[in-house]
Amino acid sequence: MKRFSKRRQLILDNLAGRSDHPTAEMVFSSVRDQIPNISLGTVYRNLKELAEQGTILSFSQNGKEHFDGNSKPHIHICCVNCGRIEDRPLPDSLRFVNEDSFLVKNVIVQGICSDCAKKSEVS
Amino acid sequence: MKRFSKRRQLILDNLAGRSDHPTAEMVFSSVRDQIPNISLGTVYRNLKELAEQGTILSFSQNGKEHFDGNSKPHIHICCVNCGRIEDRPLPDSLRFVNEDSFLVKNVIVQGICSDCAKKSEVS
DNA sequence: TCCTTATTAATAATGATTATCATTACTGAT
DNA sequence: ATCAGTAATGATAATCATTATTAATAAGGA
Repeated sequence: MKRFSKRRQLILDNLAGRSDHPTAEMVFSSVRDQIPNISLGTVYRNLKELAEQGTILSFSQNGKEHFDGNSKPHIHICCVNCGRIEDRPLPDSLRFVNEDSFLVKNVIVQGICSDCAKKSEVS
Repeated sequence: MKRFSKRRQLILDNLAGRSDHPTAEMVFSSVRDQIPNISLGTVYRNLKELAEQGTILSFSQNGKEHFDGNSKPHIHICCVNCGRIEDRPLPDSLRFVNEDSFLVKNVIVQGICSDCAKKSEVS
């Protein structure tokens, strides 16, 4: 029978309490403050399980998996230059997926943020 | 000075001539038919370079980087269950990014395709 | 308490990607 | 055409993130 262990709860709480989109390593170093002997493998295992059951969202960016405690489908805006990730609401316009009967779980928009665009302008 | 080598051209042509969204390994095994002694590292290096300069698109799915010879911003629908990836046009509605002055390069929509949804229905 | 089984820590193993480096192949000038 | 400089390559080692293994521990239920 599935148990809800102390560490799984801690990991879930940690995700819920932050607005960035941490990697497993980031969650690990954070929960370590509360349970110093927690293992990195435990963090990976639980994050994977939580993502598979839909309790949290996950997506990979820059070769690393990022996690989001907010499992409600929404948009992740990711700057491929500076790596910044921000949330945006899911617009109705993405109902196009209904035509495909495609059940949307998560949307990732890759591009260049305004700050990086400014910096790369030729002067 | 930047050169446009025979292998880079071959890799680019290979991408242009296929509608799937191959990984580096897939491109490698394909271009090998034409240049048998081409190295996997060469494929990785060129794909990375082409993606960085915006000639092709790239996004990671299931822990692997996928490439798309069509660099025009569009949507990639990815079923997280079966791994199928399909193209869709980018709707005007994604102009929301203009409010952020965010320059969209690529959009990835993760979810469950209709086939997988049917299969997982409890009967 | 005892038994069964989920969970864990520690660590080894895997798999994808990147770096290294000696060699090869362009390109432009002499 | 020869030469010098340098980009690109093949082969392979190294790296990094993630997953698997395994023996030990902990949590429920009988």
